[in-house]
Amino acid sequence: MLPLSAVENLFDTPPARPELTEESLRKLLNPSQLEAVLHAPGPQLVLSGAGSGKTRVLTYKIAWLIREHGFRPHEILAVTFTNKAAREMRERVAVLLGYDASLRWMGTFHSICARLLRFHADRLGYTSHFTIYDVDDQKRHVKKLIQAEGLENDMRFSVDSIRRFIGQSKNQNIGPEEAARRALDPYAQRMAKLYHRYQEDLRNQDAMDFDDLIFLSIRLLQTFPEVRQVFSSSFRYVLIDEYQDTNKAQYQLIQLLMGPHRNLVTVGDDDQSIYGWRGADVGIILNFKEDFPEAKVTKLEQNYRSTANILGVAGSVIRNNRSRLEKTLWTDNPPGDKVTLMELDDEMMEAAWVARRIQSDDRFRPGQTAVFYRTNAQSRVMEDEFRRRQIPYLIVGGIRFYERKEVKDILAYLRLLANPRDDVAFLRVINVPRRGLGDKSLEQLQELARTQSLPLSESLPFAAEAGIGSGAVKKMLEFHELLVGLRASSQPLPELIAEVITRSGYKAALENEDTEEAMDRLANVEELVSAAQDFLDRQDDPSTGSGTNENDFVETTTVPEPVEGPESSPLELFLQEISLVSDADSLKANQEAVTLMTVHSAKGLEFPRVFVTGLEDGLFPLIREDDESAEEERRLFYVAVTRAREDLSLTYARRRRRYGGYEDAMGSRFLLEIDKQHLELSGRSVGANSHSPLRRPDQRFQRSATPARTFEKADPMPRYEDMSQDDNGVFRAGQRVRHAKFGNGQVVRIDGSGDSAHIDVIFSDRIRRTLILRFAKLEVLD
DNA sequence: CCCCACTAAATTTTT
DNA sequence: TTTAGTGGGG
Repeated sequence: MLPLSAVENLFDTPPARPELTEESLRKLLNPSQLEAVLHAPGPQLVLSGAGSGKTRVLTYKIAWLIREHGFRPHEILAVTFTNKAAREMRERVAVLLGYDASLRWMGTFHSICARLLRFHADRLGYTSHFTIYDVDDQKRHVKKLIQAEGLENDMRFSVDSIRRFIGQSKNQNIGPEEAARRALDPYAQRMAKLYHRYQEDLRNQDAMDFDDLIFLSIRLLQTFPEVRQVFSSSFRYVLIDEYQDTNKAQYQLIQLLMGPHRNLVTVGDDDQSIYGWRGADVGIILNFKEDFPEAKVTKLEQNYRSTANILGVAGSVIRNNRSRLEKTLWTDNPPGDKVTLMELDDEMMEAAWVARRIQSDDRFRPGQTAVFYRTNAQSRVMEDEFRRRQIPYLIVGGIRFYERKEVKDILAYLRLLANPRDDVAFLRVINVPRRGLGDKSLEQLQELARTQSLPLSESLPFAAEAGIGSGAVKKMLEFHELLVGLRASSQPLPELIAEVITRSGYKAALENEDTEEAMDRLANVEELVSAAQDFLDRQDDPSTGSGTNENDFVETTTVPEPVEGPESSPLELFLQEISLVSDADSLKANQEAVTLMTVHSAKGLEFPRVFVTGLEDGLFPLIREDDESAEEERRLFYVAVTRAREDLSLTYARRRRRYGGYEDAMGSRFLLEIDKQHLELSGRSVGANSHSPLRRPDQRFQRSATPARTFEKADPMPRYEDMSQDDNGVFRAGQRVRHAKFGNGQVVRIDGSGDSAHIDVIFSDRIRRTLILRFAKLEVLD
């Protein structure tokens, strides 16, 4: 990123225009890309196949709009799918322009809406300090609601069904009143009532859930035309990336923000629409031309990413989908190696094969490699194997840092400091660590809060007058003192967090546990302190584009002052940021680690070498009875495959452990659809005889009655000669290892091989233990 | 009020 | 296999 001094160029002659003349664009872009970049003004749809240079087009387009058409950065509204994408695009535009254009309105729908709402929250009955509830907070609150309504025993009103009702309503821009009007039966009426109360409670707590960010933004713009006017007239160009994953509410929001100019650029690929389950509607991209008959449609069909074989696999499968926009992806790239298809006995063999291949194929480094799976649960086996072999890896998704219990606990304290009305946060921490405040006294406190219409944290001082037992009152007052004391602290953010950790007693409680796990959690909690420090550093660093903006002073703007105005404290900004980050956002480019993630989080990424694992019918595609989304699963497969640049392996296991026992499986139906000329059928069986993956696709998972014990007998022959040889991995006598529970130790001997292998270890407590290697999850120390 | 032991359920995918 | 939720004893 450029130093701050580059900004001064704005006043003199603009910096030399790096690669930003029409002539240079001609050299850098293919004809379709060029067309997409140059078209302006007016509505436009860019259908961009996988790996066709979409990001390139978008960044050039934005730079071009600023440089050539004179749009101001703050007049451009650009929606990306992740914060990371926004960050990268911002950086790339800065490089093209030669200075850091402050693209303040570039981000995800959610982050843009959060910012928009902070300006005008008061109109909707919120303060600009409102809290954002994540799914977990939401669940906690719904649970309370169920209790308050006495619906604990009515299965029809489960936490999830209520959440679903509320979420679906919001995604269609249906508020509680309209939901009630639409309700035809008592069940729906009750749901609408719950929705109403939920919404009121959240407002009283000055909190919004994820869906509210979009829903309430729409409300705001619809209810207050003058607000809408301000925004829609100041956003003179609107760009939406990943348009295929837009839902109805987001679509409406776009309409409201767009204004009369109709300068709307949507970029997407219907074949990569994989978020139907969360309300995304492929129909929106398919209908674009009806909404905007005058729209310019450009197809980007040349793939620059993958070898021809990889693309052949992708193409032969996606071809089987019915509802698609006409589009043919092609490439000039060499054919490359054929795609490897590998059948393995079970998920552990699968992991071992992947790991081995990563180690043995030295054309690629671990850091150039990704392993994909359909469900997060599959990561564990892979992780265990990688740990055993000391292959560095990085897991994306699953339990994210900010979702860890201990981290969320401390965050709840912080939220409570920032927003005293955050009851969910209050209930989370009032007795964490244990303060001897149980259900009974808390129930009394909640009753008090209800009758006095006070937030829980503000009713603490009145506990004594509410007939609560004196012991409990004392503890409540102590807790109140704690909050007051922390709020009064004038420490910088990182120190404040450290203070929370100690003064709350959280640290002491963990230290008292004195287990390795507690130490891990303490480390996580303390990591939060450095996260806050990083956050502050980033705020001060102008190159990131957030924070204060360099060239604001050359703009006359109708857009109100940014949220980061005087009234948001660092604490609030910090909380806001982390409530909107996704895991993919924090994915650091680790040079040396294999990346493990779900296919969903792989969207938008690419890797030289890719493994797509767990390709079994029923798992990928994942089947549920009521599921009519087979096409979406196929698109998911397509996304997975098209992440690969040079080397692609597809694996599946004949049996896989699920819950307790094994389940038999067979190759994914998608494998049947692959054009065989692109495949290298690896392994003994594939294509040989009984175990072709290419079998009747109508068989589903069958539950196997086979207990795990007979597993070896069922399959005595190692499939791959080298597999069994080093199946015990790096373990040998004398090796130093670490066990999660027993700590460090030294291997004495190994007994047996494969899944039945036992390992004897003497641990630091001088006790010798025999462990089953397969379950011990030993970590190798060197 | 806290802790332990037992049972039941669980797996999509994420801003 | 793991985890969340419940009930009984301390």
